[in-house]
Amino acid sequence: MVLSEEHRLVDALKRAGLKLTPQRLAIAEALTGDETHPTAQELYARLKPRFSSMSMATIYNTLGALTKIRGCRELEMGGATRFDPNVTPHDHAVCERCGAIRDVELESGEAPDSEPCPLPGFQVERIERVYRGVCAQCAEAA
Amino acid sequence: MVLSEEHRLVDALKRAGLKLTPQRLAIAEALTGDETHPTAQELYARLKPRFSSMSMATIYNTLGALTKIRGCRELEMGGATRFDPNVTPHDHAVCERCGAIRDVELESGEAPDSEPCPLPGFQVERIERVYRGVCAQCAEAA
DNA sequence: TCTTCGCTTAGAACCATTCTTATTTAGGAA
DNA sequence: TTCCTAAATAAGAATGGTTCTAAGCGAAGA
Ligand SMILES: [Mn+2]
Ligand SMILES: [Mn+2]
Ligand SMILES: [Zn+2]
Ligand SMILES: [Zn+2]
Repeated sequence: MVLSEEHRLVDALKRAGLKLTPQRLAIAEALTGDETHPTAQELYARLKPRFSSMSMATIYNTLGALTKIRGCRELEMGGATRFDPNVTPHDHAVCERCGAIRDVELESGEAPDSEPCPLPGFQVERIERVYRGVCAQCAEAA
Repeated sequence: MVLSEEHRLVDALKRAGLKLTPQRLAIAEALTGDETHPTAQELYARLKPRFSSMSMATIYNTLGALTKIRGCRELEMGGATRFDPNVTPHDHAVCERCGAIRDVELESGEAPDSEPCPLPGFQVERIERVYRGVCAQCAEAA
């Protein structure tokens, strides 16, 4: 399970017929298991030491490719796109104080596409929920 | 009710001690009752004919002021900030095809801040729900 | 090994938003 | 009504995130 998780993104790239370049492998590795929902810039900063010539375009291209093949998903939060390696249906809790974004698992038994008809004729494909508030650490600090 | 709605934003500006400039009144008027969740650019384009010298800065300043005094709310969608004159708690349905954003009223009886504890220690202040799917018009066209 | 098309890079371009500064003006005071 | 001044506007520069472009590079199949 841990091993298969480590290779999930690599396998996805391979299955899609995309080349396994060192940059892509490093980006996939950096994103795998990362629960902080990093931005492109953050991943770039993390990888720059190892790939001093890496370009932002490569970061965006790879993340875009991974998104297209469902290896990750994109979140629009705080004026920037954030990348999430967790592609199972789940929600997010955002701290208004420190900006941290944490995963929130669905209530067990809650179908990912339950929720009653929002608008007549609107076909719901999925629901994104964002809990806004104060995280445990920030609440304690105050 | 219609009249009071027409003046809601103007009253809010007045109560906050902000000056009632022609630009602000026009922006408030343009936003009032607008259910399309327009961007700053869209409002600018709509007002440019009447105020040929209006600056984007004025649009952003006014919308920022209105947001601060709870005259409207901001939504982050599709890579741009959208402005919503409806400040009552409600959700949104976004069409993946045409990008239209429609209001979705809360289920009657659904407290705006119900929903069980998402994370231990996280204090939920509000929940934002986005229904993603295909709107009635786009579904029919296909 | 060779070849080729996909990939990476650097930097320009683009777009939304914010900032800066000079000028104008709303609205209270006289 | 006129005057005064803090607040607001306009123009454009600056910023920050993201995408595009063009030239060289290299992964991987033959
Ligand atoms: Mn997540
Ligand atoms: Mn709305
Ligand atoms: Zn926090
Ligand atoms: Zn549609």
